[in-house]
Amino acid sequence: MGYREDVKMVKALADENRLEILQLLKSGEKCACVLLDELNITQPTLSHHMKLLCDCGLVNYRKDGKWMRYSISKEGSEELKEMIDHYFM
Amino acid sequence: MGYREDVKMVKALADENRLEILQLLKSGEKCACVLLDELNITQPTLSHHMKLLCDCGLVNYRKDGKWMRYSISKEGSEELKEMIDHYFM
DNA sequence: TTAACATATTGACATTCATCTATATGACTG
DNA sequence: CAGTCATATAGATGAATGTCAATATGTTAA
Repeated sequence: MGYREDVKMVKALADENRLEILQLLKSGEKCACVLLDELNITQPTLSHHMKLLCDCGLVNYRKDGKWMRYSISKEGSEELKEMIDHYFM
Repeated sequence: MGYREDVKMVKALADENRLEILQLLKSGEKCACVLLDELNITQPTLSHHMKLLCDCGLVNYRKDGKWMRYSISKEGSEELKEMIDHYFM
């Protein structure tokens, strides 16, 4: 079977900075600049991480003027939980 | 905080072959040689994957004569689910 | 329209990782 | 004990990945 989509989502979690980003988003939608302030990475690196988190469906993005606002995707996190349940019933 | 342990467990999931191994272990304890038959990888590669899965606590191992028998760890999978719940409450 | 700000993209680089071949270790069997 | 089988380890290699500096794109404000 194809595990590619599952791997894509799990790989998006497999990085310390991305876990910290998710932790920061737990308290609600945040602008990229706020995330950047909290993390010890450069702006391009943050942009790269956000792309991975959004592409797999775990994070939603919303363009608001010149700001990008990110939030945890309800659908994405449900999908992740169902996937985990599938492997560890 | 330290995301290292969380990352270790998630990284163990972040590979197609390891997901397939977990899928195979869903039906119960299996010998390494059985897993090897099902996967298109060499024996050393399987050994490498099993080490990662065991080291993070997701899989239990049991030496039985010259065979190694692997099974999904109840404690490990509970820990994983709690971790996911923590990030996606 | 020009300047300043926020984010994305490009390209380079070092590290990590999955994989293999070759070999070692350990256990059963004749 | 010698041979065979199952698994682990070592070392090498190519691909993927996280990171940064430099630059491009797009948006607001003066």
